[in-house]
Amino acid sequence: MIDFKKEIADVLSRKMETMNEKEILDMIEIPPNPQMGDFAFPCFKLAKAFRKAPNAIAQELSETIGQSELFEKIQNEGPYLNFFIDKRTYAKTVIEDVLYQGEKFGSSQLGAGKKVIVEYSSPNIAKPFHIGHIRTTVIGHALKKIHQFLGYETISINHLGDYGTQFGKLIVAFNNWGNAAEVEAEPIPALLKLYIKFHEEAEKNPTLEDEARLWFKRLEEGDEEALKLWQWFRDESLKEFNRVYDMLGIEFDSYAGESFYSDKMPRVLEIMEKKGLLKESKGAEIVDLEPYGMPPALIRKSDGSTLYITRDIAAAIYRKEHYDFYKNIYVVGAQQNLHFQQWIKIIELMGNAWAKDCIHVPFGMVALEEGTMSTRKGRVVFLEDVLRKAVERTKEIIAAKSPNLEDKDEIAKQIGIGAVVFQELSNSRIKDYTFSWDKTLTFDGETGPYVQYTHARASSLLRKAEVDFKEGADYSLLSNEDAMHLIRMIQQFPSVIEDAGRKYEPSIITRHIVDVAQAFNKFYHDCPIIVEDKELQRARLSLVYAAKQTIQNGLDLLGISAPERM
RNA sequence: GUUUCCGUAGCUCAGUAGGAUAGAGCAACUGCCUCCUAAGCAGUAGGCCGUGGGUUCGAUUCCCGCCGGGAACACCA
Repeated sequence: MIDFKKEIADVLSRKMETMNEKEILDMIEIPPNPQMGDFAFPCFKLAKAFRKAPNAIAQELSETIGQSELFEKIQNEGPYLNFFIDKRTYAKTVIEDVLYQGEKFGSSQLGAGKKVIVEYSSPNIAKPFHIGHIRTTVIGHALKKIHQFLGYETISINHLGDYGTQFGKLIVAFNNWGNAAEVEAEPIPALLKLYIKFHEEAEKNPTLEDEARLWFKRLEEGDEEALKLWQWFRDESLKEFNRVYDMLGIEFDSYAGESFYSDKMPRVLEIMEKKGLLKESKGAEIVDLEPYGMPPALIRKSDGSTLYITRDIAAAIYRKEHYDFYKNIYVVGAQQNLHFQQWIKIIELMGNAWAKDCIHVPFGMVALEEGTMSTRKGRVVFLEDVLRKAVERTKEIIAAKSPNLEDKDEIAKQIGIGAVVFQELSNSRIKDYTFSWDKTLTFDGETGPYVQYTHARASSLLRKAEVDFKEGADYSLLSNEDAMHLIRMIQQFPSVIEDAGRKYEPSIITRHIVDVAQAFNKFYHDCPIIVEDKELQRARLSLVYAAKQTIQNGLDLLGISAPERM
């Protein structure tokens, strides 16, 4: 595809020898209104160097740049130099690019030869998979797909919370009040009940906490009874998690959780020791981070056992040695900002220059209308319930609107689950939000079903096509504003993907495919596609195809299906 | 208390590596299915971009203060 920005930068750089093409390229922007042009070059920054008013510079440039086939016109408006791309060229370039690339449209080789680790989801064993887990799960999955699309090799890791004092608690609870049959029958609810019970009892009897710590220490030392229970809890929990992952269409390359690193800790402690990082404090060992404006990091408890942070350090070192990553990305809630700052700093202090390649991608909290979610208090909304209800709701709508649809159940699944995922990926990661059934089950406006519906509409048109639109369309027939607006949206898709990757922000893609869908629906509404005039039909269908493919590629990156009918 | 994030239309949110008139969706009101899927399209209404300074030719965007809200801050993860 012709890179319009680059062409413009090329033209401009020949006129201004003091600036290199890269600088110019970065200055080129898209005007707020298409009537102002397709691309704009603001001249403010040149004022000093040229000792002239920006307006005058823009005017001079507009007069000296010769016409070419690429541009319909180049004109200045105040301090801006506005470029109008020849409409036929614009349409042809964009549509043919999509035709040629298909499912690859928007992809790049930016990350070729580089390996990126994405850690996400990471639920705690023996605890329910609730609505609070959806963010890390779907954001992480999207980031993995985005990086793949940008040419990176990716490794997805589900860093299971399968270790820690919580297992001591569970063992204590199971031994005191547990019942094997109950756990076999309904593992997570039974284990959750035990967990809640433990906390209730521990409030009355604090020695239970010590007992739990002792059991965890035994587990760390390889005690047989502890290990057996732990393995059992883990297996049963994973079965349940996989049910949700199946619904979401998510798989991981590795399930190496916290326990995986349990034997890699001593070496890490040794290095820290050697570097003189460890300090004794109140019987425990810490790293003093005061010089870096952070509270101290507790590395080893007074009873000798390790903590979360030690395991994260060990995990990062292991991953560097094992995968030699270009980037090591963690999709973990913003509550853990300090934790990440601390351990990444410690990695750096241990002498690892790659510490800067460990990237925490934080996101905001999910609350319920009745308050913060709390597993201990049993105040949770299960993710599986949310997904199931969304599918049920979709079935009702299909029954009302498309009673003759084939494969109703499969499509309802695609739409219902897609709606939940889409909503999750529509807002900036960092914002907190309150879960609401109402909002989750609404399918109008800027929602997943809206975008999927648009895709289905486009697909329907392509099925009805009476001409071969894949070749030789007369793109000058697409010069009306509705068509051009849609073409511009499609043109922006590749740079949107890059932006989303650079910012670790899938919502940029979500937002953009809504824009594409809106532009398509307007075009659809105003311009009949299957018309008598076969040349016009061919041209319009080619644009329908490009829009459909763009939406499909966008949805795919978000981990959402694009049904052909609905 | 310290650190950190957030504050844009009634509600939910875009927009900001400084740039032209701040945009959607929902809710409200009004139109459009003898016409390719109305899960749609169009229109009306709705804004001191929390607030006060500063930097700049230019600030919703950057810096500082204040107000309001969230989160984190040693033997949990």
